[in-house]
Amino acid sequence: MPRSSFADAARTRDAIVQRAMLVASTEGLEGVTFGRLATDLEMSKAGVVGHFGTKEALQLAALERASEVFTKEVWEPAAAAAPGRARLVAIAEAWTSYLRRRVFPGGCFLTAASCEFDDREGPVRDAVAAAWRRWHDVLVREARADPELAPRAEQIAFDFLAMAQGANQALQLLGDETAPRRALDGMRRALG
Amino acid sequence: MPRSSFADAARTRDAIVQRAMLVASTEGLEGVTFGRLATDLEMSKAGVVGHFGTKEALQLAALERASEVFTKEVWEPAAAAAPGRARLVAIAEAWTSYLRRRVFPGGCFLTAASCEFDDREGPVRDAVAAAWRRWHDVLVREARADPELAPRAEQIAFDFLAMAQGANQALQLLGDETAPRRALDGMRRALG
DNA sequence: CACAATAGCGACCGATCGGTCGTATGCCAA
DNA sequence: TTGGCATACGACCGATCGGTCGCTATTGTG
Repeated sequence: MPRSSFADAARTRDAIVQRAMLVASTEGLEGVTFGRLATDLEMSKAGVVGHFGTKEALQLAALERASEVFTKEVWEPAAAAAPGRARLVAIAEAWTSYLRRRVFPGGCFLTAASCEFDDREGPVRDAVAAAWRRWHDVLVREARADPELAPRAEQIAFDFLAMAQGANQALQLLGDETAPRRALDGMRRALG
Repeated sequence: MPRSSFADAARTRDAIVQRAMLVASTEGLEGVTFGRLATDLEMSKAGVVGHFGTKEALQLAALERASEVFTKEVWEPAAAAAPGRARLVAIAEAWTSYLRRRVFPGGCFLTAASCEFDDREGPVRDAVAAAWRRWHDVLVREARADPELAPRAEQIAFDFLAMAQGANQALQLLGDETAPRRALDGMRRALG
């Protein structure tokens, strides 16, 4: 180990994943290449490869990291609210705030990954679908926890997901800064 | 010209654009390569390149073709309806039908292109943004044509775009066949 | 019938891709 | 102190990328 000390291996891996996540957010998961990351992090390509073995493993690691960021930014702030309507309102606020603040430079990582992999096959696609499915199920569960919302739980979950995607696109592609506000309004309207 | 007759040049070009559009729908616009198209169409790579010169020109041609398909599938069926609310309802029906029928094998071409290029620069990104902007403006114009909807025109356009994207993702990534129905309901609800 | 214009071809270019290999270096345990 | 293990390295592999070049074969026109 020429440069870093032994215990820093995990830190190196961490830096690679972090960088891969940022690159993927703007260039797509397929745009994450060993050579690119090696250049960015000023290390050899083989050194990067060594930590993951395959590009797919690296993509999965970046995806998992992005999921953690999303959870921290959107779920955790809302978890303090009471289950049901209150929590859904909190989620709507945290979610649109997360979009407005552009936590990922290239827009919502999971939305981009979804578009990129939605018509392929393999572990990455499965992981992306699983992440969305989990989040969808959280929304449905919260709606079902509220007797008034329960009958419309599926539609509410759909509306929330749609509004977030609409806001993401309006922001990223058209630079429409009013989009998070409209999405928040739309989510509130979905709750009735 | 060894294989085709002189007047068939336009036909050859047409076939390339058609194929590029289909490939881009599932693999993304960046996944359209000269070599791939040459293999698919059983011609030489140089023969494909000759019609466009650069990959970017080919991407723009595929994008333009996809816009024509979208217009034909969503706008034209609705154009017969009276301006305002009636036409927006017709658009909602044609649009969700277009999604349900999976006109593009990889889901809505323009949605995929938007995700792929929303944080880049250059003519392709500009063309994608322009296509979305045009469609957005059509929706706003129709809403404004109806005195009852006019005050909410911008929000209605946002909701329509969001619902379509939500349905596209639910269909493509999660295989949720109920999504077009939910999107149609959501669009109708947006009209109040 | 000659001739310019054009469509398509095969060969080739440098760059980059994902990934492998052997090797040098540094840490820790025996 | 020595030996094993893990980290990172440089060099290299075949494949593919976007794109160029010179050539042939065919066409419509003079």
